[in-house]
Amino acid sequence: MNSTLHLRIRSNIQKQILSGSWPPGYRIPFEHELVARYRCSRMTVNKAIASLVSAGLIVRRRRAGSFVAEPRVQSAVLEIPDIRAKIEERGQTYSLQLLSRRRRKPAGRREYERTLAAGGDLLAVRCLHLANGRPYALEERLISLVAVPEAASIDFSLEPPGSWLLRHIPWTEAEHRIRAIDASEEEADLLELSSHRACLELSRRTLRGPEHITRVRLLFPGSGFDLVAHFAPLGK
Amino acid sequence: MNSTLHLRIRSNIQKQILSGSWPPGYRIPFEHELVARYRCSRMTVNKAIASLVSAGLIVRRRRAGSFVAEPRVQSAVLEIPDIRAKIEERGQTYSLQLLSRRRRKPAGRREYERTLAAGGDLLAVRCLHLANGRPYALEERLISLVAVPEAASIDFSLEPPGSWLLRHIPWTEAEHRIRAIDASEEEADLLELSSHRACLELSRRTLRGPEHITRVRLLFPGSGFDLVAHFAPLGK
DNA sequence: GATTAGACTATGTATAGACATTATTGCAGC
DNA sequence: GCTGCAATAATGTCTATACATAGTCTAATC
Repeated sequence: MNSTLHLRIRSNIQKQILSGSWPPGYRIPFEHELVARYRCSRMTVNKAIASLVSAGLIVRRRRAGSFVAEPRVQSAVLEIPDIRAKIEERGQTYSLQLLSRRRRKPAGRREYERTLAAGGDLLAVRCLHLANGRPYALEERLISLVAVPEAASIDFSLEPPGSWLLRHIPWTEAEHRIRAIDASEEEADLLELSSHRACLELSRRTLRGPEHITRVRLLFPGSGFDLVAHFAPLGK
Repeated sequence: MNSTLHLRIRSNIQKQILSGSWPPGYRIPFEHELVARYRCSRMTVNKAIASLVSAGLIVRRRRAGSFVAEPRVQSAVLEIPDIRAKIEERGQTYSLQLLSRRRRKPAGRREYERTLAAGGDLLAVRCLHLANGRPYALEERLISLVAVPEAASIDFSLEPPGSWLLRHIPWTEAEHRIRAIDASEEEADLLELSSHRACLELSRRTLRGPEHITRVRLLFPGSGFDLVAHFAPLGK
């Protein structure tokens, strides 16, 4: 059993829920009942329940009590790997090939480019991530020079723009989209794909508060790449 | 500004971190300093910091102090949609076509089938999810009849096995793998794909404690399907 | 100089009480 | 029966205090 009292209380409650003894909608014992049961103070019980609330297992309603939450929409924590780290952890050597890098105005037709640019210029970077000299992923990135003026003076031929941004620019929000697509002729060529053209496309836009920072599209050959997502109701 | 004191303290600290004023590794003020600053009790400050710890923004070391966490590996919360709900929310009609359903022993060569079966039989279900009568996803599922004996008597031609399991079996852990693959001849045929064969493959295995419950492989035509993942350091 | 023992101190856990907030419940009056 | 008000009860927030625990730092020792 766990070491501290509030963790013990939490895990006892959690067991009831996960075993199905306390189904969704079930009213768990009131704080004062748990206080009596465990002979502890209300704050301790409160702490235990609060952590189950933040884990999404319990919802609380004043005056009414605390209830087992309805099963949530399936969700999972997706690890989006740092490409360089992932390659090196497999014992391969990472290298980067800068394909193009130019400063330009947003394309008028593209709504999202204008939003990202916020009245200023964009930095468009295209590069290829290589593992042991073989193509691993194709990156197309747009950076707002309004949000990140420093980027204008960085030459991204050594450090990939993603890593540089992560190290220098704090961000508050990111949205990812994951699709499967067939690589275009040119993309297949760059990624050295022959017959199998299925690729995993990961697009991400990153915000700092209301401000758009960057937008990236990463193309991974389907055969060589997995995303792993993991879900457990509570940490540990 | 927020209503309650500990939320106000939390959001002030969070601002310092997200704006970059307090970079990773920075030692934030000690609890007793914050107590003096906000003229409140230590428990209140503690609650504020504890919530930043559970959000991963701060790490604490006894005797040394509390520090801004190193930027984590990029991670995001991935919503794994209930297929039926997703289709219906787009205003399309959902239907299900049961392709096969049989009870069998695990295939000896497949390690994971033996693990899943746990000495008993498996229920193998194959079905097609349709939106407005057109193929939307192909599902191949194995259910452990040791873990879920009730499943043996369910005919999955009305309710898809995923929804049924979600409603009846509590689970504790799930692991997902996402890849892009080319559909096989037969799969392309079932999904009515012509030229573009790129598909998103989602595999999931679900556990209840140490017990394996089910394993599923979902194949989505690449063009018609997106997974969206979202990340923000703190809820709201 | 390197190692170890002990003092120090910030965090970790827990208590017992207080008052605030709010949704429910039940009662009184229409 | 319906409406509205007041009593009630459960959670939400906060305080002041206490002791435990475990890294860190210093200083004494080898």
